[in-house]
Amino acid sequence: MATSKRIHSFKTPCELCPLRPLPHFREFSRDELEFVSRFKRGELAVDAGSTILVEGAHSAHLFTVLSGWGFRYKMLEDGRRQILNYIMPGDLIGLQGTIAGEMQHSIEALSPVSLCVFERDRLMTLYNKHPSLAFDITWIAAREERILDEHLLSVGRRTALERAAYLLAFLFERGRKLDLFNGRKFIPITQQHIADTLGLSIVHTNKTLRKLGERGLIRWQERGCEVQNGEELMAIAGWEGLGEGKRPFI
Amino acid sequence: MATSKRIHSFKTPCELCPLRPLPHFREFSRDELEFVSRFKRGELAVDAGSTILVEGAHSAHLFTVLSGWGFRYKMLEDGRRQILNYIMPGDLIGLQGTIAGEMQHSIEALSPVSLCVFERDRLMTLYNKHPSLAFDITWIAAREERILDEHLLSVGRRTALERAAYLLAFLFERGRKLDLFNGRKFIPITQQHIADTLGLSIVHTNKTLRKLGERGLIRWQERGCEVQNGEELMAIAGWEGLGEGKRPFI
DNA sequence: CGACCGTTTGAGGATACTCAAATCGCGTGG
DNA sequence: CCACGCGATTTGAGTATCCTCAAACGGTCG
Repeated sequence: MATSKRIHSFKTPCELCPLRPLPHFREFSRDELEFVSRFKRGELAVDAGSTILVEGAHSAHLFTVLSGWGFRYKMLEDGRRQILNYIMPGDLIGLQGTIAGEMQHSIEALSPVSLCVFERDRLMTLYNKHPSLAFDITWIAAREERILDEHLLSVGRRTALERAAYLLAFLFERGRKLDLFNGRKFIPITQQHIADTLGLSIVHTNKTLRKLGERGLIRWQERGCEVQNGEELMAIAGWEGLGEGKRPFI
Repeated sequence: MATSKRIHSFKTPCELCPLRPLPHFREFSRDELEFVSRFKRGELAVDAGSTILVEGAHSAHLFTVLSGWGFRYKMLEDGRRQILNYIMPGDLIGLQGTIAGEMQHSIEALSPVSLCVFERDRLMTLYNKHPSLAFDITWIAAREERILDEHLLSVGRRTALERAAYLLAFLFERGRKLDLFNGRKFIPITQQHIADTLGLSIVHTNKTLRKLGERGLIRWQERGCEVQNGEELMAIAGWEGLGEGKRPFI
């Protein structure tokens, strides 16, 4: 497999973090920023397709996504895979390992991904010294929960067409808020990923995406999807959007 | 509707909390217990079938379930309902309202439910003064996330029979750890609830449960299910269980 | 007794699945 | 340069799962 991991001790200083200036994120006090900067241990860069964390692993680290796309998933013994959610810049990963002892899901990169690395051991000092950051972590966990609620609603109760529309609208909105689209509104994802997210077969997923394409809402390309009408996708799904104000990240 | 809510200012003192002695929960220091006791504002008792929280509501309170069964759900505009998870003693509810401003799901009681009431405003002092409790809240949120991961895997990738087996094993295990079964291992739930949890129609759910009954794994009764072989249910679903050690609650 | 809720059953049909094969683009090795 | 393999997408055919519609049954409650 052509995957590789590279740990840089080189640190993008948190004061120069490319994410913080985005209007999507809340501003941090100098005090908070300074703590996070010391909390950060290094950076990790992985190639597209490589596994960032494996179910069952005991990782000593927490990560915040700096750039790139990826996804969380679980598998059944016979290989059936369910994608749980997608990771994008600002997302905290590895928290599960803190409460369960080991990871309960795996994480894989869809594109080249870079991550900030934190020492799990020092999480308690964050809770002791910086209640506002502690609250942020709870906030982040609760946000993930909320997204999972929506996915569950989708997989459980929406039709195939609605599900596909919902998922693409969801990914599109998240990408848009993070300013991930430079002109081309391209989501780096495979139809197999869509299928494994929506609980559908790849064949049926293909036929469903084709319908969205015929309506001019998306255009499928090799290894990805270009969204052409996010609002109509939301309308089909009956989805209101994430509707957040600013959100924190560590 | 024959629903009612009663707020008692009467407080079961947290020092005499009937849940804390259970081996399922972690022990609390005197200090923590004292704070929680002051944090608690009263108790709320609701009848079976009544709505505890409604999607869109701005509640000023957080709750911990003291006794009884209930469920969280979301609905689509046309009435399709997805049950997201079940609430049982020790569960914290209403946290979503803290981060999103308003509730993103509704909560309904399956049996008579009693709840400890907390003031949301004072949550920040918890974070400021009691880092260990703050961490517990994160822990609780991460646990909920983990359960949702499992449900999503189930609804997305398991067959109808596997889904039903998983759900009943899940509810059975949770109830067992909370010592909720006095001899009769009875889960107070309707086939419609099962259907809305598993993403199936009521008809198909009925036929699926019937198969589990024929195998002697469960016995269905009016408004509930008696589990007769939890281990075999887990085996059918390929589910390992929640496998937690002790868990905290507020 | 009658209304109502939850459960059960049957029939027919829609949705989504599996199997199979063809196409396409891309990178690799000859 | 070309053949080849590989992964992703596409299409068709036949089938299984699951759905809707409809109706009946049983228990509870007023």
